[in-house]
Amino acid sequence: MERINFQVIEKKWQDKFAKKTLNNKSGPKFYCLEMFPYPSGKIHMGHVRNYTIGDVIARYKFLNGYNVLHPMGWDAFGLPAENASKQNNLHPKVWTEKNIGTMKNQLKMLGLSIDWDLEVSTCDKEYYKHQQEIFIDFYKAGLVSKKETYVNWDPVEKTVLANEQVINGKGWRSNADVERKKMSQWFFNITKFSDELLSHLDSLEGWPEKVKLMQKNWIGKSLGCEIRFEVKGEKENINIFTTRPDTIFGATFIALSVDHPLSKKFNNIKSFSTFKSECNKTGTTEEALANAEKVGFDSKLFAKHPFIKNKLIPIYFANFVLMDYGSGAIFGCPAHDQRDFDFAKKYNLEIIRVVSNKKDNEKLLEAYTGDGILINSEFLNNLTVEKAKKLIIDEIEKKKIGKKKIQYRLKDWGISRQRYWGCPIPMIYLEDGSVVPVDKSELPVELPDKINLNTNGNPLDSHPTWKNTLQKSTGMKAVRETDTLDTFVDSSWYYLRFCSPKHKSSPFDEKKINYWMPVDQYIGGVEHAILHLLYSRFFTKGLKKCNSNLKFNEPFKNLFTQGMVCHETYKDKKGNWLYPEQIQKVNDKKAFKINDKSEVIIGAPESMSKSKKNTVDPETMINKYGADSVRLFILSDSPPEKDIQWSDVGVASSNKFLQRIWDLNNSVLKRKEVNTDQILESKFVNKINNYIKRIDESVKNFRLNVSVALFYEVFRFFKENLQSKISNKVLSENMVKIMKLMIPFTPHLSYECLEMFKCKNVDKWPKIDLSSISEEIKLAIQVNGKTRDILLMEKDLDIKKINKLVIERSKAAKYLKDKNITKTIFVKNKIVNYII
RNA sequence: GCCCUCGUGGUGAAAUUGGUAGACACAAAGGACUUAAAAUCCUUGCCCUUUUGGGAGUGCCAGUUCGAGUCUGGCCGAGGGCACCA
Repeated sequence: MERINFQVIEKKWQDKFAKKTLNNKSGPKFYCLEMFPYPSGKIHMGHVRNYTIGDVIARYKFLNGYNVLHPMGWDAFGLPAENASKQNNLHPKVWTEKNIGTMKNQLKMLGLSIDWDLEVSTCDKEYYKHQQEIFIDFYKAGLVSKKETYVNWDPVEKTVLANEQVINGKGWRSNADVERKKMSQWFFNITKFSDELLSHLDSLEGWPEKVKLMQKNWIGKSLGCEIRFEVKGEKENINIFTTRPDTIFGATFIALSVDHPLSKKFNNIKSFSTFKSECNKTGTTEEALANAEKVGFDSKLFAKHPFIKNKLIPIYFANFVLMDYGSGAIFGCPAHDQRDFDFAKKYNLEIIRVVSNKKDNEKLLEAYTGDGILINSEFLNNLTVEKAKKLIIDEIEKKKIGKKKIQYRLKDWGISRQRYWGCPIPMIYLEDGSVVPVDKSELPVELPDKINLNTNGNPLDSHPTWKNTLQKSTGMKAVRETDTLDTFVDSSWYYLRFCSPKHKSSPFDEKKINYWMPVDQYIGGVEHAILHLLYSRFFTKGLKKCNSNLKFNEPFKNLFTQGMVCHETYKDKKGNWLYPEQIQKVNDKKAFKINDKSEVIIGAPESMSKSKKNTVDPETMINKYGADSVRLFILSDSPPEKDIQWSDVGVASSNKFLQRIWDLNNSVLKRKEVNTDQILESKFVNKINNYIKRIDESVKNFRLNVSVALFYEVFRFFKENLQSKISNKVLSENMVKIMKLMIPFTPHLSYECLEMFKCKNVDKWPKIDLSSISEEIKLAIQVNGKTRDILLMEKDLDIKKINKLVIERSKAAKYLKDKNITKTIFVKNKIVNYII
């Protein structure tokens, strides 16, 4: 048989795909979007999986008559470009554009149905110009503010670090101890939409429950109340937020953040400022916080208990109280909060039980946080926790010392970055001290081409002239904001730009986005479950606030999160990681190093990463096996939402399968006509249609690994019938149907085969046509619930006929002989169960 | 610590509403073809039995049911999210 020449075939069809879109003007719209990539250099297997899954959906919808939008672009701003630039002495722009060129070619090699006319790159000034417009609109709508906040500060590099760049409390590059530093930063006031971001999750029926739950936890709504405590001998009060107002009678101390307004009185006291700086030295990472001991500073001040006359409770400053949650103050109830308990033990504070756990006489060894009946709590006694909460809030409101309150964990989104390769924040600081947006007619605020990146801190700030400007309307001297926007801003609205990527006058054409939006299917990694998806949802809500003509509330109607691509790991005897191409496998457990034949230790499969050297280059694989084989393999074996293990043997076997399909197509074309048997033909057609139905359902439900398994089955079945008494016409017609089913998976081969069959209406999903002849079914025969035989029979037989068949033909008969059948359970076309 | 998800052969995994467990594939062993190899194809897969056949079996223990991978309760294990969050 002729070998399939995939290089030639794939090139031929890719040229055709380049000139074709998935537009079906008359059909309903379908916006299929995959998360766009960061142009880091080359595509990796994760991209291959993401974009192949997306391509299957886009092509499937197109074949089913939808008007499909399937764009692609580049998340092109970001720090790696600056780092690469310092290393290679290449301008970030040049480096980025080079990578885009490479990766675009690689994506084309995969045979994706991308409409490249819609391509968008976030570092393009035509893109970030509109982003600056949105920023100004948001600013005018009160969704932007500048405020002081704590950041991860690297004292050596003199820059802010993202949380991911802080490893064990140290800067990832400088290895210096990261400090918490207060800095003035620009923020998007995402918390203004806390409630909507939470409640609208319920409308996202097409999102994985897992992702919705993660967002819900992240937003972190908690119900409670605020209570005002008077401080003895001071004018200032302390406001405290609590979710456990029922435990107020167990309150034995108050703890404040070192940044609480009351701390001003202590700033001149040396021991306090030492304490405060110690607190700030603690990093903001989880590890640092978990390891940090709970320590306090006794203020020697006392607060008046709001419900117990003449009772005074001590006030401490404590390192575990955060200024940016609630009001930076808590009341401690040691008996019912573990952290308070630890603190009280350390400083010998009073512990009063107020919720009974039926072991009230035993010594308290840890805080009791469960439910129970209130004790030692005056008018709350004998109430449940829930009822006590209600009553105490009523009392607090009656006494006017506080009120019911909803608190969110969600914080505003800090968007300032002290970096060059990002979108400049379009704000200017005027001579007279005011801070105003750049006039819209002056946009874009462009990045300067010439830049020295080897500066301490922000390169734009060190630029000799860039930041000096004038306000257009007044001619007043001004200084530009030199921070750039977090790159998550770039990706928060790109899906809108794709609807009208060349629109000049505004970020998007209203008509276009109201037609295409929301995205019908969004596909990407679960690692974006919170940040990117939450930010995008915020942007949609923000834009809607600025422009009431927008007709959608949420950007992504259906979300699919695909799993990662994993690969075995290899190490030599010294423990150094090895690339797959450096080793030779003997069998599953044994391998050796190619250059010196030394032993190699095979490790567990882990997600592909450069540091573990367990990566496989997609382009190499495409060149070796062809894009269709790579696509087919990445969809086989594992369900798309789960991790998949890459294996070269696996892709090779996909390749062999495609070769068999190719051979089979050729065999059908060259087949000599035979005498036909009508019944056999009908059965054949029926079975093929049954497969079409199952494949259609599996694609619809994202069970693409099952689709692939069904392809194996249907081709095996087809091959078995190649010599049967079935006409060439019927065989050809059905082969065409199967090849159409495969278009979304292996577009090159499918279109090539369809062309060989001179198929018209290529881009039409086959109709399911279950012919009238009844199919044979398998019926399970059970006795007392145990399957004793399986009988092949006509469909839809009644129980009487089946009883007869069982006695005559089945192996179950011997179990029923001379037995009294007390009950018969019969499920049509499935099972019959005799109870004896 | 809190919340969520998942446990099926040597491996990745299938299994509409509870109704044939292990489809499909990888790996392995044996065999066919071949002078040989590659490629291709076939068979096998836990326990007992020479075979026919029978038994056990979806992490463990119980329960509901004619019937449980699927439903309920408890336990064990793995993965993920959140966390000085008041």
